[in-house]
Amino acid sequence: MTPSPVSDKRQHVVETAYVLFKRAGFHATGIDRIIAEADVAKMTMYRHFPSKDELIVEVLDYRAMRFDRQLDRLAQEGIPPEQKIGRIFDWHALWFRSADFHGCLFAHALAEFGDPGHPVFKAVVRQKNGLKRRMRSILEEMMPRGRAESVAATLLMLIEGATLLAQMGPADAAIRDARKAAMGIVAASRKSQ
Amino acid sequence: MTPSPVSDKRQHVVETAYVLFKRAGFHATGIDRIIAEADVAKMTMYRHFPSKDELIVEVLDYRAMRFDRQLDRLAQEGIPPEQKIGRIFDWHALWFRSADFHGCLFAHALAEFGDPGHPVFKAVVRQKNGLKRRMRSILEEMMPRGRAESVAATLLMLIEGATLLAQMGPADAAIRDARKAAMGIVAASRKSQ
DNA sequence: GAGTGGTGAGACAGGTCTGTCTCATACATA
DNA sequence: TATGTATGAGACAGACCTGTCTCACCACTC
Repeated sequence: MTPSPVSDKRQHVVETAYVLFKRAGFHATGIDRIIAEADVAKMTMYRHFPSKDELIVEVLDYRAMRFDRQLDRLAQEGIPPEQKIGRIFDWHALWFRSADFHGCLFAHALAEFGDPGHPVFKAVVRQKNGLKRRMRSILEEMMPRGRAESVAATLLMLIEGATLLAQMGPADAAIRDARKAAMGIVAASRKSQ
Repeated sequence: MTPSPVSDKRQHVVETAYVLFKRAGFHATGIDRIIAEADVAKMTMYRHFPSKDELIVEVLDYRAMRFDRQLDRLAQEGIPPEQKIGRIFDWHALWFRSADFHGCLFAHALAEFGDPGHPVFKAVVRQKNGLKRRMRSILEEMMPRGRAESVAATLLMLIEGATLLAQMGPADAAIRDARKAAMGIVAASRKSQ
């Protein structure tokens, strides 16, 4: 019986690394800590990931993919666009309340890898642009493309700002204010179209 | 002749560390790099700062103080509150366009020091709360206190989000959208009062 | 000339980091 | 039994980290 090709251990390392990176940051989390927590040999890790940086990119892409799938399902639901946007804010409210919420891993990655040429930086840009693009698609159901682009960027800012504030203080107030502002902007943009 | 008490060297270390932390992050910037760039002896640095963490706090507090002074001057100007808020966004637009803009140092510090009990975390919370409080004061000139608190939080989110987006992509579009949204929210809150 | 006090230069300790390497083990298949 | 593959365990190299310590230097004073 094959213990499932290879991907078992590989995926386990990715998920363990995710938890550790989220809690302590990227530079502060050593390879030794990751393999100890994942309970794999160091060589097992390095056989799957040529370097720590590539592991970080893998972790980010993995999380981005999970969120993307949620957004894909949302896009196909038969509800009005306002409600779809509201749903995204609801998800964030839930996330902020979760047991070990430590802010946005992508924002943290940007803080530690500020070089635009670095693969980690590029992975962050991919994720944020992806979220913005999906929000824009939703908004295009109710306003022209140019307007939708601008509103999507504003909503993304509110989300990012709320995530940062939620990490520092009362998360409930943060997401409530952000949601209210977002809904106001969306409503105003629909009317003025 | 005393070469000016001691504080000359001390301040020089703080400013050098600021530039390096901003570019490469906190964990990735070593003490050796700081003293080499500042051209001081290692003992000179450790005589002024008992540890790297305390140097980081000092750097953050120094930047917070500079921004606070700007806000103090703004508060005393005889212009309408909307214009004061607009001025804060103008400052950010300038900042985003500056030569070595690398995002918000405080947000980056939060990413690397996520423990709420850590002195660096506390320094970040101080700065962000300070900015929010000052914006609330401005807004209280034109709306009730409770409303002002909520609007100030929303403006802070827009600013933080715009700063993050500006680090990733076109900074001009980011601050323009944020400013437009902020002014809309302020205007709506004044009317509905 | 002898002493004093502040400073720089850099060795050093003890730890941690990433990444490589060897060897043993377990298991499936031929 | 023989072989191939994925893994585990851990030593190891070489670099880097923070923080301490010694020593040389230099200006000034007595």
